[in-house]
Amino acid sequence: MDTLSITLSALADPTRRAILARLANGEASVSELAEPFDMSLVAVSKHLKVLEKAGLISKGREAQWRPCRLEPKPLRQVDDWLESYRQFWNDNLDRLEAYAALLQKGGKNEPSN
Amino acid sequence: MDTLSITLSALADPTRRAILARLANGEASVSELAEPFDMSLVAVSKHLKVLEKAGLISKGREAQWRPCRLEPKPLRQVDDWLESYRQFWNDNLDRLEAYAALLQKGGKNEPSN
DNA sequence: CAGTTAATTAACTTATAGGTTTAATATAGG
DNA sequence: CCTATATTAAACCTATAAGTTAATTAACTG
Repeated sequence: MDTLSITLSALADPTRRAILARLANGEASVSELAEPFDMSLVAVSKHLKVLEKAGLISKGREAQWRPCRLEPKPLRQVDDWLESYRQFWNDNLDRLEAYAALLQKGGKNEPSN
Repeated sequence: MDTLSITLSALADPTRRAILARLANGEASVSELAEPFDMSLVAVSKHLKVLEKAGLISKGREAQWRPCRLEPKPLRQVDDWLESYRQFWNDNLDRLEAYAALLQKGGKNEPSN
Protein backbone atom coordinates (compact mmCIF):
# COMPACT_ATOMS: atom_id res chain seq x y z
CA MET A 1 0.00 0.00 0.00
CA ASP A 2 1.09 3.55 -0.71
CA THR A 3 1.72 5.88 2.19
CA LEU A 4 -1.23 8.16 1.49
CA SER A 5 -3.61 5.21 1.60
CA ILE A 6 -2.07 4.05 4.84
CA THR A 7 -2.43 7.52 6.34
CA LEU A 8 -6.02 7.98 5.21
CA SER A 9 -7.09 4.59 6.47
CA ALA A 10 -5.42 5.32 9.81
CA LEU A 11 -7.43 8.55 9.94
CA ALA A 12 -10.67 6.84 8.98
CA ASP A 13 -11.46 5.86 12.55
CA PRO A 14 -13.03 8.17 15.13
CA THR A 15 -11.06 6.67 18.02
CA ARG A 16 -7.80 7.30 16.26
CA ARG A 17 -8.77 10.83 15.28
CA ALA A 18 -9.74 11.49 18.91
CA ILE A 19 -6.31 10.26 19.95
CA LEU A 20 -4.65 12.64 17.52
CA ALA A 21 -6.80 15.51 18.80
CA ARG A 22 -5.68 14.68 22.30
CA LEU A 23 -2.04 14.60 21.23
CA ALA A 24 -2.34 17.99 19.57
CA ASN A 25 -2.36 19.30 23.15
CA GLY A 26 0.88 17.56 24.01
CA GLU A 27 2.43 14.19 24.72
CA ALA A 28 0.56 11.45 26.57
CA SER A 29 1.21 7.88 27.64
CA VAL A 30 -0.70 4.90 26.31
CA SER A 31 -2.88 4.55 29.40
CA GLU A 32 -3.59 8.26 29.51
CA LEU A 33 -4.70 8.06 25.91
CA ALA A 34 -6.81 4.99 26.62
CA GLU A 35 -8.60 6.45 29.61
CA PRO A 36 -11.49 8.26 27.82
CA PHE A 37 -12.44 5.25 25.70
CA ASP A 38 -14.87 2.48 26.41
CA MET A 39 -12.57 -0.25 25.20
CA SER A 40 -9.67 -2.27 26.50
CA LEU A 41 -6.19 -0.85 26.82
CA VAL A 42 -5.04 -3.49 24.37
CA ALA A 43 -7.44 -2.18 21.76
CA VAL A 44 -6.12 1.36 22.19
CA SER A 45 -2.58 0.07 22.04
CA LYS A 46 -3.43 -1.44 18.66
CA HIS A 47 -4.90 1.82 17.45
CA LEU A 48 -1.66 3.49 18.45
CA LYS A 49 0.28 0.95 16.47
CA VAL A 50 -1.79 1.78 13.40
CA LEU A 51 -1.11 5.49 13.92
CA GLU A 52 2.55 4.79 14.44
CA LYS A 53 2.85 2.72 11.28
CA ALA A 54 1.28 5.59 9.39
CA GLY A 55 3.87 7.91 10.92
CA LEU A 56 1.13 10.01 12.49
CA ILE A 57 2.58 9.53 15.94
CA SER A 58 5.90 8.50 17.42
CA LYS A 59 6.59 6.85 20.76
CA GLY A 60 9.38 7.61 23.14
CA ARG A 61 10.35 5.64 26.21
CA GLU A 62 10.49 6.91 29.75
CA ALA A 63 10.78 4.12 32.31
CA GLN A 64 7.70 1.96 31.77
CA TRP A 65 5.84 4.66 29.85
CA ARG A 66 5.74 5.19 26.10
CA PRO A 67 4.96 8.87 25.66
CA CYS A 68 3.29 9.40 22.31
CA ARG A 69 3.47 12.55 20.28
CA LEU A 70 1.83 13.79 17.15
CA GLU A 71 3.92 13.89 13.98
CA PRO A 72 3.01 16.44 11.34
CA LYS A 73 4.40 14.94 8.16
CA PRO A 74 1.58 12.60 7.08
CA LEU A 75 -1.06 15.21 7.84
CA ARG A 76 0.77 17.62 5.63
CA GLN A 77 0.82 14.99 2.93
CA VAL A 78 -2.95 14.73 3.13
CA ASP A 79 -3.15 18.49 2.89
CA ASP A 80 -0.95 18.44 -0.19
CA TRP A 81 -3.16 15.83 -1.79
CA LEU A 82 -6.23 17.92 -1.06
CA GLU A 83 -4.55 20.88 -2.71
CA SER A 84 -5.35 19.51 -6.17
CA TYR A 85 -9.05 19.60 -5.34
CA ARG A 86 -9.18 22.97 -3.68
CA GLN A 87 -9.40 24.68 -7.05
CA PHE A 88 -12.25 22.38 -7.95
CA TRP A 89 -14.38 22.98 -4.92
CA ASN A 90 -13.76 26.70 -4.96
CA ASP A 91 -15.01 26.81 -8.54
CA ASN A 92 -17.98 24.82 -7.45
CA LEU A 93 -18.60 27.10 -4.52
CA ASP A 94 -18.30 30.15 -6.76
CA ARG A 95 -20.98 28.75 -8.98
CA LEU A 96 -23.26 28.17 -6.00
CA GLU A 97 -22.63 31.65 -4.70
CA ALA A 98 -23.28 33.17 -8.08
CA TYR A 99 -26.53 31.27 -8.19
CA ALA A 100 -27.48 32.37 -4.67
CA ALA A 101 -26.72 35.96 -5.63
CA LEU A 102 -28.96 35.54 -8.63
CA LEU A 103 -31.80 34.38 -6.43
CA GLN A 104 -31.20 37.25 -4.02
CA LYS A 105 -31.65 39.69 -6.87
CA GLY A 106 -35.17 38.35 -7.23
CA GLY A 107 -35.06 37.03 -10.75
CA LYS A 108 -38.38 35.71 -12.03
CA ASN A 109 -37.77 32.02 -12.64
CA GLU A 110 -36.17 30.79 -9.47
CA PRO A 111 -37.32 27.37 -8.32
CA SER A 112 -39.61 27.29 -5.31
CA ASN A 113 -37.60 24.87 -3.14
CA MET B 1 -20.17 5.53 11.38
CA ASP B 2 -19.75 9.26 11.23
CA THR B 3 -19.52 10.97 7.88
CA LEU B 4 -15.88 11.99 8.19
CA SER B 5 -14.85 8.39 8.85
CA ILE B 6 -16.87 7.24 5.86
CA THR B 7 -15.25 9.88 3.66
CA LEU B 8 -11.72 9.11 4.82
CA SER B 9 -12.12 5.39 4.38
CA ALA B 10 -13.52 5.97 0.90
CA LEU B 11 -10.43 8.03 0.15
CA ALA B 12 -8.06 5.44 1.61
CA ASP B 13 -7.89 3.45 -1.60
CA PRO B 14 -5.67 4.34 -4.56
CA THR B 15 -8.20 3.14 -7.14
CA ARG B 16 -10.87 5.37 -5.70
CA ARG B 17 -8.54 8.36 -5.49
CA ALA B 18 -7.56 7.77 -9.12
CA ILE B 19 -11.24 7.80 -10.02
CA LEU B 20 -11.71 11.11 -8.25
CA ALA B 21 -8.68 12.54 -10.03
CA ARG B 22 -10.20 11.49 -13.32
CA LEU B 23 -13.52 13.08 -12.40
CA ALA B 24 -11.84 16.35 -11.53
CA ASN B 25 -11.47 16.74 -15.30
CA GLY B 26 -15.17 16.25 -15.89
CA GLU B 27 -17.96 13.69 -15.93
CA ALA B 28 -17.40 10.12 -17.03
CA SER B 29 -19.45 6.96 -17.31
CA VAL B 30 -18.81 3.84 -15.28
CA SER B 31 -17.11 1.98 -18.14
CA GLU B 32 -15.00 5.00 -19.03
CA LEU B 33 -13.88 5.17 -15.42
CA ALA B 34 -13.17 1.44 -15.34
CA GLU B 35 -11.10 1.38 -18.51
CA PRO B 36 -7.66 2.24 -17.03
CA PHE B 37 -7.86 -0.35 -14.26
CA ASP B 38 -6.76 -3.93 -14.25
CA MET B 39 -9.87 -5.21 -12.54
CA SER B 40 -13.37 -6.15 -13.52
CA LEU B 41 -16.00 -3.57 -14.30
CA VAL B 42 -18.01 -4.94 -11.40
CA ALA B 43 -15.18 -4.13 -9.02
CA VAL B 44 -15.01 -0.55 -10.26
CA SER B 45 -18.77 -0.28 -9.99
CA LYS B 46 -18.43 -1.22 -6.33
CA HIS B 47 -15.74 1.38 -5.80
CA LEU B 48 -18.10 3.93 -7.30
CA LYS B 49 -20.79 2.85 -4.89
CA VAL B 50 -18.42 3.45 -1.99
CA LEU B 51 -17.61 6.91 -3.33
CA GLU B 52 -21.28 7.62 -3.86
CA LYS B 53 -22.23 6.57 -0.33
CA ALA B 54 -19.56 8.93 0.95
CA GLY B 55 -21.11 11.69 -1.16
CA LEU B 56 -17.83 12.13 -3.03
CA ILE B 57 -19.51 11.54 -6.36
CA SER B 58 -23.02 11.59 -7.71
CA LYS B 59 -24.47 9.68 -10.63
CA GLY B 60 -26.87 10.94 -13.24
CA ARG B 61 -28.67 8.88 -15.85
CA GLU B 62 -28.47 9.28 -19.57
CA ALA B 63 -29.93 6.36 -21.46
CA GLN B 64 -28.00 3.33 -20.23
CA TRP B 65 -25.10 5.42 -18.93
CA ARG B 66 -24.65 6.70 -15.41
CA PRO B 67 -22.42 9.73 -15.78
CA CYS B 68 -20.52 10.29 -12.55
CA ARG B 69 -19.34 13.62 -11.29
CA LEU B 70 -17.20 14.76 -8.43
CA GLU B 71 -18.94 16.37 -5.45
CA PRO B 72 -16.97 18.87 -3.41
CA LYS B 73 -18.68 18.77 -0.04
CA PRO B 74 -16.96 15.81 1.65
CA LEU B 75 -13.54 16.93 0.46
CA ARG B 76 -14.19 20.31 1.99
CA GLN B 77 -15.14 18.58 5.20
CA VAL B 78 -11.78 16.82 5.24
CA ASP B 79 -10.10 20.13 4.65
CA ASP B 80 -12.03 21.64 7.56
CA TRP B 81 -10.94 18.80 9.80
CA LEU B 82 -7.32 19.29 8.77
CA GLU B 83 -7.63 22.97 9.63
CA SER B 84 -7.27 22.19 13.34
CA TYR B 85 -3.88 20.64 12.69
CA ARG B 86 -2.53 23.23 10.33
CA GLN B 87 -1.51 25.41 13.25
CA PHE B 88 0.25 22.44 14.77
CA TRP B 89 2.32 21.49 11.78
CA ASN B 90 3.20 25.07 11.00
CA ASP B 91 4.52 25.45 14.53
CA ASN B 92 6.46 22.28 14.06
CA LEU B 93 7.81 23.42 10.74
CA ASP B 94 8.81 26.76 12.25
CA ARG B 95 10.81 24.95 14.87
CA LEU B 96 12.57 22.91 12.22
CA GLU B 97 13.30 25.99 10.18
CA ALA B 98 14.61 27.82 13.18
CA TYR B 99 16.86 24.89 13.88
CA ALA B 100 18.04 24.75 10.28
CA ALA B 101 18.78 28.48 10.40
CA LEU B 102 20.76 27.90 13.54
CA LEU B 103 22.84 25.27 11.80
CA GLN B 104 23.34 27.54 8.81
CA LYS B 105 24.77 30.18 11.08
CA GLY B 106 27.56 27.76 11.86
CA GLY B 107 27.04 27.20 15.56
CA LYS B 108 29.62 24.95 17.15
CA ASN B 109 27.68 21.97 18.41
CA GLU B 110 25.59 20.88 15.45
CA PRO B 111 25.27 17.15 14.95
CA SER B 112 27.24 15.69 12.06
CA ASN B 113 24.35 13.97 10.26
C1' DC C 1 13.01 -10.08 46.12
C1' DA C 2 7.91 -9.62 45.70
C1' DG C 3 4.45 -6.95 44.06
C1' DT C 4 2.52 -3.31 41.17
C1' DT C 5 2.11 -0.62 37.07
C1' DA C 6 2.67 0.06 31.93
C1' DA C 7 2.57 -1.84 27.77
C1' DT C 8 2.91 -5.50 24.29
C1' DT C 9 2.18 -10.23 22.39
C1' DA C 10 -0.54 -14.18 21.35
C1' DA C 11 -4.55 -16.55 20.22
C1' DC C 12 -9.04 -16.14 19.04
C1' DT C 13 -13.78 -14.21 17.08
C1' DT C 14 -16.58 -11.62 14.08
C1' DA C 15 -17.53 -8.36 10.61
C1' DT C 16 -16.37 -6.13 6.52
C1' DA C 17 -13.53 -4.83 2.34
C1' DG C 18 -12.27 -5.95 -2.08
C1' DG C 19 -12.12 -8.89 -5.48
C1' DT C 20 -14.15 -12.78 -8.55
C1' DT C 21 -17.86 -14.96 -11.85
C1' DT C 22 -22.51 -15.46 -13.25
C1' DA C 23 -27.08 -13.64 -13.70
C1' DA C 24 -30.37 -9.90 -14.07
C1' DT C 25 -32.08 -5.35 -15.63
C1' DA C 26 -32.60 -1.48 -18.66
C1' DT C 27 -32.12 1.04 -22.85
C1' DA C 28 -30.95 1.88 -27.77
C1' DG C 29 -31.37 0.53 -32.45
C1' DG C 30 -31.96 -2.31 -36.51
C1' DC D 1 -38.94 -8.27 -31.28
C1' DC D 2 -34.04 -9.33 -30.94
C1' DT D 3 -29.67 -8.18 -29.80
C1' DA D 4 -25.87 -5.52 -28.24
C1' DT D 5 -24.28 -2.33 -24.64
C1' DA D 6 -24.10 -0.38 -19.85
C1' DT D 7 -24.71 -1.19 -15.34
C1' DT D 8 -26.13 -3.47 -11.14
C1' DA D 9 -27.26 -7.55 -8.23
C1' DA D 10 -26.26 -12.01 -6.17
C1' DA D 11 -23.40 -15.40 -4.43
C1' DC D 12 -19.12 -16.49 -3.20
C1' DC D 13 -13.92 -16.34 -1.47
C1' DT D 14 -10.10 -14.56 1.13
C1' DA D 15 -7.65 -11.30 3.73
C1' DT D 16 -7.68 -8.07 7.21
C1' DA D 17 -9.59 -4.76 10.75
C1' DA D 18 -11.18 -4.28 15.29
C1' DG D 19 -12.26 -6.02 19.23
C1' DT D 20 -11.82 -9.59 23.20
C1' DT D 21 -9.18 -12.27 27.15
C1' DA D 22 -5.06 -14.29 28.95
C1' DA D 23 -0.16 -14.39 29.14
C1' DT D 24 4.34 -12.06 28.83
C1' DT D 25 7.86 -8.48 29.30
C1' DA D 26 9.90 -4.58 31.56
C1' DA D 27 10.69 -1.22 35.10
C1' DC D 28 9.80 1.02 39.37
C1' DT D 29 8.88 0.62 44.52
C1' DG D 30 8.62 -0.91 49.19
